[in-house]
Amino acid sequence: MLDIFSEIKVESPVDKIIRQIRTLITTGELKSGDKLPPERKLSEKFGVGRYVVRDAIKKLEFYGIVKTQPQSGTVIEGLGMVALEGLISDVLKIEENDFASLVETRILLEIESAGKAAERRSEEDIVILQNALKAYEDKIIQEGSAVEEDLLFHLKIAEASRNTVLKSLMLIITPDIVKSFTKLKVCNDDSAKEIIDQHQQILDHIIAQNPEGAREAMKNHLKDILEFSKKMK
Amino acid sequence: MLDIFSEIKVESPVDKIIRQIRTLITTGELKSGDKLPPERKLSEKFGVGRYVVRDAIKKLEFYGIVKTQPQSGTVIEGLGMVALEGLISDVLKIEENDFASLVETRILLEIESAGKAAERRSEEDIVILQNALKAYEDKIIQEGSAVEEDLLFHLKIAEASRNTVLKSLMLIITPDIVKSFTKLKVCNDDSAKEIIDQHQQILDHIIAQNPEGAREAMKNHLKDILEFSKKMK
DNA sequence: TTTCAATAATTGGTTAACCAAAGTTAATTA
DNA sequence: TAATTAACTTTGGTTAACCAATTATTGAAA
Repeated sequence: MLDIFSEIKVESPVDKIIRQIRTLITTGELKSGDKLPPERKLSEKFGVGRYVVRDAIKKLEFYGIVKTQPQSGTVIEGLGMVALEGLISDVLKIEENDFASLVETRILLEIESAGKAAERRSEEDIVILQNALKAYEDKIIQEGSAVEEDLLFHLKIAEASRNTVLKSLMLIITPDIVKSFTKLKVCNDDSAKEIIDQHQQILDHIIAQNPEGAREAMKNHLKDILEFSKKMK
Repeated sequence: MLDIFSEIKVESPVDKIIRQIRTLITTGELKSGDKLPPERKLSEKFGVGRYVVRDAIKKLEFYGIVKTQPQSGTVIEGLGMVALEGLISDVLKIEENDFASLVETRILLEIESAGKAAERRSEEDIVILQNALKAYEDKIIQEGSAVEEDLLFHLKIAEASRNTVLKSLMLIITPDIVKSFTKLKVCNDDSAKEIIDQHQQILDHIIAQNPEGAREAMKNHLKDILEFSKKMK
């Protein structure tokens, strides 16, 4: 009986503002390099408090669409109007990422990280990675599980890859990975010993500066997770 | 003479708050699942306006560290304390990505996108991609250059890959790519015809559902950019 | 006529007060 | 005694007013 009711659309005021600004840009009234009208004018025009406008602008700035300079104004510096059309609407719901995509992408980034780390690692990186691995072992012995330490080891590999963007992207998806893991209990504890071995192998290849070996070891390490994610379907 | 002066660190109040909250978490006073003190108490404790605290919390929410529920409170739901230690400080300066890393990572994502798109594209995707390619050609004929339309074609490929995370990451780095391109004038116009041909080849492989072909075509397409980025050094 | 300085207006940043919803407590009733 | 409800407190959300820095304007002096 309740089926006759459809979910009401509760579009937040902030999203409304973003949508309106997007419209202004797509219609050509605002183009890259232009200064955005002052916040007061916008709030007046939109019939909403200045705070909400500020919020929307902050969100746009977060994604690099606009840049606001204190006591000066807000300028559009992101994509041109064409790309913006479909972009922001997607950016608004960037969080609804499915688990399969997450794992698939993570594997892609991880393998690349391992390969590049093997090519570019410094002596200092080796020490850092060894410490990270040891921290993981200790935590496992103490508490039996160590999701954060596990991820931390992987992040350190990304760091050793000397690719700042790669590392940034890893950082971005890491929270989602942790969330999925703890929610789905992917890591069953009895495989902890095996994971440590795999980590050690990856590290060995990185130390030996063997990119292909590191990539294969990482691929093997993440294979189980990939299998698991496919079964989730 | 001026060298004796070092740049003053103008740490914004927001960053200060984030740093303090991080400290609270790392020292164990706040752990995952805990409710954050109310904004009023925090602002009082930090000796700063509630607005600034709100701002910091919003930023943390963006990165998925905390989750705020209206009229209820803000809870910590992100990573555990260990990973957080080094995370936020890095996340704060996520934008200082160098061009070489950007290109390297872009190529990685693009090749994967092309391959997956060839595997998973629907009939509808084909139409969308053909339209995107045509829009690019038209813009080239009209104005001689079309950075946005170029990127838009690539984004549509990412969309056809049916990997939401992959697409999200592409969206995240796209603004930086555009910025770098327009700043460095990577695309010299005389190669427009060649680019169209390469795009067409990628599309052909996607239509033919030939992943390896698509990957190779994409790799070839981006090779020039990679060369350029290496010369930048 | 041009240049420069002082002042007025405009800008984003910040604060304090107010609002509605959620949670809590206590009193009243079955 | 237990359950329910009503009032009260606390919560984040929003608005309006205020602040300091910047920019535009205007007028005077060279």
